[in-house]
Amino acid sequence: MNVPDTPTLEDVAKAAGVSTATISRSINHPDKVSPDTNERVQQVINALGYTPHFAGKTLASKRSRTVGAVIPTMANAMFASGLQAFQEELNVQGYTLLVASSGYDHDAEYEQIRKLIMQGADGLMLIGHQRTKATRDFLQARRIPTVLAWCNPDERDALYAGFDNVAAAQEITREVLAHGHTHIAMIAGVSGSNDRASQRIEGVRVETAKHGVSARLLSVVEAVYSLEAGGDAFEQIMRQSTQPTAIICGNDVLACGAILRARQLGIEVPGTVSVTGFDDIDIAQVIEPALTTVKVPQRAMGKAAAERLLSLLDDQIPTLGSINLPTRVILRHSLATLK
Amino acid sequence: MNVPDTPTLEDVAKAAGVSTATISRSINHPDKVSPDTNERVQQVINALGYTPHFAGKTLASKRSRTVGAVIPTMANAMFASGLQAFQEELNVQGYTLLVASSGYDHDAEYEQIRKLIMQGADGLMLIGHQRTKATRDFLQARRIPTVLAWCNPDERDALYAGFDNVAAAQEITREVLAHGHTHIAMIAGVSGSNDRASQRIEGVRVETAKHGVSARLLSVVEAVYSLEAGGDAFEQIMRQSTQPTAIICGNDVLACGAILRARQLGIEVPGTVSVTGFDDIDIAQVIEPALTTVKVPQRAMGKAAAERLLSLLDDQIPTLGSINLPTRVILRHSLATLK
DNA sequence: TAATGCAATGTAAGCGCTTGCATCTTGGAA
DNA sequence: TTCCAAGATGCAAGCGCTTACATTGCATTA
Repeated sequence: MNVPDTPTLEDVAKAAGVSTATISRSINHPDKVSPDTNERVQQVINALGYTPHFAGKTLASKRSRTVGAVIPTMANAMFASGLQAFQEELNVQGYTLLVASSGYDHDAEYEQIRKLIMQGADGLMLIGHQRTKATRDFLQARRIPTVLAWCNPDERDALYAGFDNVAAAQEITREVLAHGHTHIAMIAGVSGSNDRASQRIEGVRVETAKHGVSARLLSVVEAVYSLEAGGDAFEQIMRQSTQPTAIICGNDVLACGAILRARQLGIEVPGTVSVTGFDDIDIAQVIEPALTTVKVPQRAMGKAAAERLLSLLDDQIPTLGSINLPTRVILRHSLATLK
Repeated sequence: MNVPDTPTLEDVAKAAGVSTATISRSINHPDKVSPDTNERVQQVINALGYTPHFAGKTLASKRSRTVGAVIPTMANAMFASGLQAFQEELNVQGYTLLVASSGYDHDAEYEQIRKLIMQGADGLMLIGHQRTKATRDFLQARRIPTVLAWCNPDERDALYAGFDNVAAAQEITREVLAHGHTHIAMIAGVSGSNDRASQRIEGVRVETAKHGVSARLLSVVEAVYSLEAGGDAFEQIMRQSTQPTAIICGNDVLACGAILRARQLGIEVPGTVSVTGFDDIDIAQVIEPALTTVKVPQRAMGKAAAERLLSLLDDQIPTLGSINLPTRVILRHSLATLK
């Protein structure tokens, strides 16, 4: 009773000598309230340290000004700066971001999505386009405004801000081929539950095939995104009877794991075998030799995704369409020219 | 009107032929409802795809089963796995995590905290113990259950799950001294708004001073946590008239930045100058030479923080006290013995 | 001067849920 | 058979806020 309870709208109203409606308006639509009232309300709010109660607000307005994002993992830097940019853009517009992670598990993703929606998220940002039917049905039945990132799905109705994983993988493959490599292997992410991983595999496949009989994709080994797993995959590849002169990796962490293991095994990179990465996170410049990799426009993608989602939320019909951001091969030292 | 609107408790009640109270009880206190009713309710819920409305629930129960975390940055892996562990533990207990980042800005932190609280967070996890008076007052006035991590404040009343940054810095310094280095420099995080950074500086100071006149801490250069800034700091240090034989860095990213720059400058690490890091994130094993650094028990800390916060939330009086987790120096190759 | 319009504010009905209390069953115990 | 306790359920009052609609008080216009 006597505890300095958190003040409510009513407390403010009483203290300011007006109705709660006026306070609410003063906060949300100041132009609908006379200047002096506005000022008085401001003072009382400050004096009382009033903060609007989110649940009440959400319940009454049916809008939470909150958006959710479900990313596969927080554990590496892969999504970090994209997410950061996404959040920054949202903040500018007065939206709040809720982040959850799925661990590359589609069922977990569904759970997280439901949680976010039930938390009142007005919209969602999701990574990739592959998900369970239950998830798709849920999203559709509830008509949840959604933007996809890190991908460029071909579904007509999906709104996305991403890049073409297949094309990007083709591009780096082209680069590898141009360096004279014909015996190629790939260390990919686990393609089963990760469309980016499988598209990158496809890109490598397509491009090597295009090159004609001279080039061969010897093997594709899948591994979870860790240094350890990348190293194991590397070892597995190097134990095969026909060894590649270049290994294309679906991710920088995998590539670094491979290079690290090569070092332990006394195999020279890129002397004996070249290695390329994907993503261009910090680790790519740190590794020795520095990684030739594909730069993913993380920040631009995060920003673009936010802009699109917000336009969807505000205008119902998005004024901004889907966008494919350009990727770029960054040449460093882990890819050698084959003599 | 005809739109398949998201179903409410009332819809479920109607369909199941009972009152909303029963549904609510069936969901939250199944033991208070007869088994057959429970089952019928379950079926209806599944059939309708009902999800409880979070705002309504929060408003009515005054508990959101949500906790917030404000971390300085998402941009590097420093907090990632600790946060992940924190979230996992929360999920087990049916809590949801909301994450926000402050960019190492105390005012931004205050804003984010307010947002989280207004979002209905029942409790908070915060990094470090240094914050503005406004923040402290807010937290105290609202009596917000809070657990601190990555630090071990000496305030009597603060609940924390962290480690002793000073002691950890002393330990790595001792290691450096034991390797025969007497001319030492430090590249630290920006200490102004980051208590972990300043405590690590203090640890290095204290330990070198302890060593007597033979050892000297030549300089401490502060830098934001990026490869670039670490490199710049390195250059600045190496330009000074008296050069150190070892540089202790307050963070792995800084250390890697230094090593990278050394490479560009043709300075040998650890031949000419040794470099140590702090945190032991992925990048530390990837860099060549692999980084001698301080392992921070991220996952254990995240889990411990969650346990403590939850006990605080459930029992009012925490059954679990603050805890100091042990850190450990990991010897790799970036620290050489001085002949 | 009376009618009119508009700006400022108040009134009160919910938003979807929880929960204290009241009501109704039902299976013993007396 | 009667009575009571305990279990199962319903009723209805909010939780803190927004907003459609009603009201009030002026300034404006003919």
